[in-house]
Amino acid sequence: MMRINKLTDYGIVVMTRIADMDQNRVHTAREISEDTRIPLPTVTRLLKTLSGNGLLDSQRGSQGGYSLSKSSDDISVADIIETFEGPIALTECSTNTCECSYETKCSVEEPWQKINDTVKNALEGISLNQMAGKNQNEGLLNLSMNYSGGM
Amino acid sequence: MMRINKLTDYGIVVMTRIADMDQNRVHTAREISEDTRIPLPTVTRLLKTLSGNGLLDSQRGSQGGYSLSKSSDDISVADIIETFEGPIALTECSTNTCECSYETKCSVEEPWQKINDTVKNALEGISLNQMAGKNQNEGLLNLSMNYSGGM
DNA sequence: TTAAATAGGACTAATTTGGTCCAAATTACC
DNA sequence: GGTAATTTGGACCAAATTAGTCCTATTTAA
Repeated sequence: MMRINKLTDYGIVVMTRIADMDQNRVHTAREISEDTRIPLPTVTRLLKTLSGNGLLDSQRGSQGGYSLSKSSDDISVADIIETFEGPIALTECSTNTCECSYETKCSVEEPWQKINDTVKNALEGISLNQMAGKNQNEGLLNLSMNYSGGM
Repeated sequence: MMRINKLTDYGIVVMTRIADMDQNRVHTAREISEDTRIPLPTVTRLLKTLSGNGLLDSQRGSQGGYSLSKSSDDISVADIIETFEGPIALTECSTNTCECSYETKCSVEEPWQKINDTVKNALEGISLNQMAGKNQNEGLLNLSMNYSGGM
């Protein structure tokens, strides 16, 4: 259904939650898990990925935890998605490793490039700050539903 | 990797190919399979889905086949994607069946709606005609590559 | 020294996707 | 009327991806 992965979605929830919290201290995986109601092992993994890719700063040891590496204005939804899913590319064709056909340039490549840029720009235009907004919420996205697509 | 499904991609290839062909006759699954080099059983399935959703007209029996149900100017990439993947919705949250949290409206819902509309508009803005273009090509997208994302 | 954290990676289960195949229905043509 | 060429509908299995958990090592404050 051209949907982002569940873990990516969780990642956005987690980042949004952190952006909503006190910026003057770090937050532990346990705290975030309890806030978002996402299971601790999963949150742990999300936070590791996010900090590994530089979106979060981490502090080890007792009293350690995670915090935003920069202002929530400077973190985009695209940043988070790319952290979990790699470069935004709707088709293989949109990447530089495209191996279309036998020709040097297939005809669908150009429009796909355009489509892809549009989508990418849209996602880069939304900051974490916008996601967080003013209203505090539970932050849990229930993704367990099963939607059946058109096939 | 937030990528559309392979079959969807194939579907776009198939539609593009049909748009490139003679509009005054129908085209069989076999013919399209040979043109695109996508295996016949798969092409068969793609065509069934496309005609079932009204993007193609079908004619049964001997001398039967498929043809565009309307002008390639009036068919968008979004139409094709939705045929295979259902409504364009990057997250569960973007659908009407969203079951976020316990509240009537969670804070991330609105920005997601915006993101989603942007993506949808981008895809609706590209017609099949634009995809087809003038240049005839083999039409085969090689999607077999294995790209590993950020996790 | 100990308790509280993160870091890294391995592993398994669940889900989705891709691909194939078969039997039925329809239609043109001889 | 029969036959061959098609689409239609659905079932089925294999492969790939994703989600989720767990274990051990490392770091750090008190």
